[in-house]
Amino acid sequence: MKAETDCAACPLRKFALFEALDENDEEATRRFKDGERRVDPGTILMHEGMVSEDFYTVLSGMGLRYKTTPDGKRQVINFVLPGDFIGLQSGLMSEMKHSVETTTRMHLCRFKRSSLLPFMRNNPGRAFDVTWLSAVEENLVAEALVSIGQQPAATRLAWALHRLYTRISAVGADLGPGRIPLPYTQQDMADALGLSLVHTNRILRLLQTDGMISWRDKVLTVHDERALANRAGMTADMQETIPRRPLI
Amino acid sequence: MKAETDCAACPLRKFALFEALDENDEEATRRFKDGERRVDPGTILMHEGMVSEDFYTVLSGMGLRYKTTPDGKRQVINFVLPGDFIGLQSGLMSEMKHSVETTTRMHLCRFKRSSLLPFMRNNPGRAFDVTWLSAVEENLVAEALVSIGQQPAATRLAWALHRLYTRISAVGADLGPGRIPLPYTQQDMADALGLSLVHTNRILRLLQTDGMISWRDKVLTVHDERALANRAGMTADMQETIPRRPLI
DNA sequence: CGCCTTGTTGAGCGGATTCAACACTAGTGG
DNA sequence: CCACTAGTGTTGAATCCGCTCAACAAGGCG
Repeated sequence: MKAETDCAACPLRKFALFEALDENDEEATRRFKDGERRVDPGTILMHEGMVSEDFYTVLSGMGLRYKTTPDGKRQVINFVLPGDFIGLQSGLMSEMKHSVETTTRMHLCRFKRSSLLPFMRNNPGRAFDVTWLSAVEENLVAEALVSIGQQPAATRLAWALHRLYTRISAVGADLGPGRIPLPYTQQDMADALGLSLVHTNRILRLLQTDGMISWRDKVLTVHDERALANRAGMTADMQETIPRRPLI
Repeated sequence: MKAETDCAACPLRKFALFEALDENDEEATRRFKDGERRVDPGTILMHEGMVSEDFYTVLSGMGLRYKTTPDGKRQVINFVLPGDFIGLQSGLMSEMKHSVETTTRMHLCRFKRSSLLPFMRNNPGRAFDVTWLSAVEENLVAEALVSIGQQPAATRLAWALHRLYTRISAVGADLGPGRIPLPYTQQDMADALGLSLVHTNRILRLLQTDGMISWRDKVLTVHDERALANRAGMTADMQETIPRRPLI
């Protein structure tokens, strides 16, 4: 029933964000692919401490990557967007060190854990790309660390929204000028920023009354990107386009 | 004058922390190696925004990996210890996204940026290991994010000290029961934990008067590891030994 | 219709910050 | 040789940002 997507016609490949792929690598990736999977919102794709037999590339949909503490708190590590490679840890280390949960319906490209090593062994270029992705991801987490560690609440929130705006825009899910889907709750944002829900709400309200943004019904509208970037403590040279990265 | 270290006699290899290496991989790594380098404390090995022609594995010595914000603040991303692979970003992405600075004299194993791709291409097993290291590093940063985002100051500090204690112990630099070198300043710790210097000092003092630790003259003594782990909000199952990881 | 999730707002508290001053050490140059 | 400076560690006082507690509105769903 559900048609499998051919890699050659991969809906993500068309975005300028992703590096081009030569025929050999594309063919190898096609063989690496084990199938597809479609899941509902709220599905836990990976669970902290568990071993996952599969890992995925997100074709469409969004989610969250998070860790939990013994006392029940949750820290969102990053937002999961189309093109993201998730579950790499279970292929490398013994178990997942974080959980991954969807917040929308999600369409995934599935790979087998056991075939990662052969895949990387037989396709050095792709192995290089996997490492690259891993390094990109590490940098994203490090940037979040800087934001949370050094900035006050308003700056953090503006920064997070601005980054989501550019990241989501880059994978084409724009709904018109300055409008992007943002299928998260204020609690999700709070857990990502290390803030309480109440305070997140207040700051959010503040940014809205300032006219920079509005966020209703899971749609974020950025009315003044420059102002938002300023509020986020970004200098002009930081507002470049996101560098290209590989897609597995 | 300065004798080069043979990979076969690599001073790090003996630690249980690191995975064993077969002869082929060891030989390949030896050819990958471009030389060694010794630097003084306070040397900036990599600079945020710059392209580094080399990258390194730390043979001995310690340092810091950090990012700076436009308003002059600094966030320490991680502490650099022996066995760490530093500068991978410059080999993968266009430029370094963080700086690396030494806090002691450091002895480094040097690799050329241009030979990373061939190295990974010709040695799939080692390519896999590089990715593994990158994933381990990402997880360390993510754990710091959880700590900073969700825990109060005392818990953060206890957690950071406990982790440094186990990490540093694992690379053999112990100075007796519960004693390890900790060549950082309180300002370094503050920047790592997202706390002010003053508050870091107070909490530190608190942990010392509680008798858990003492930290003087760049030497940390952990008097009661269990108590420290408790203070860090760790449950019993989290206090396992650090999993093995590869060494490049 | 009642329940649950999500968003919103007020009030008061407290943890962490900033500002400030001072002790100690090592290094430097007159 | 010693005054001088810079870096590091220590402590007090006052302020404030963000938290907790609390209550309520609105929508979705069984």
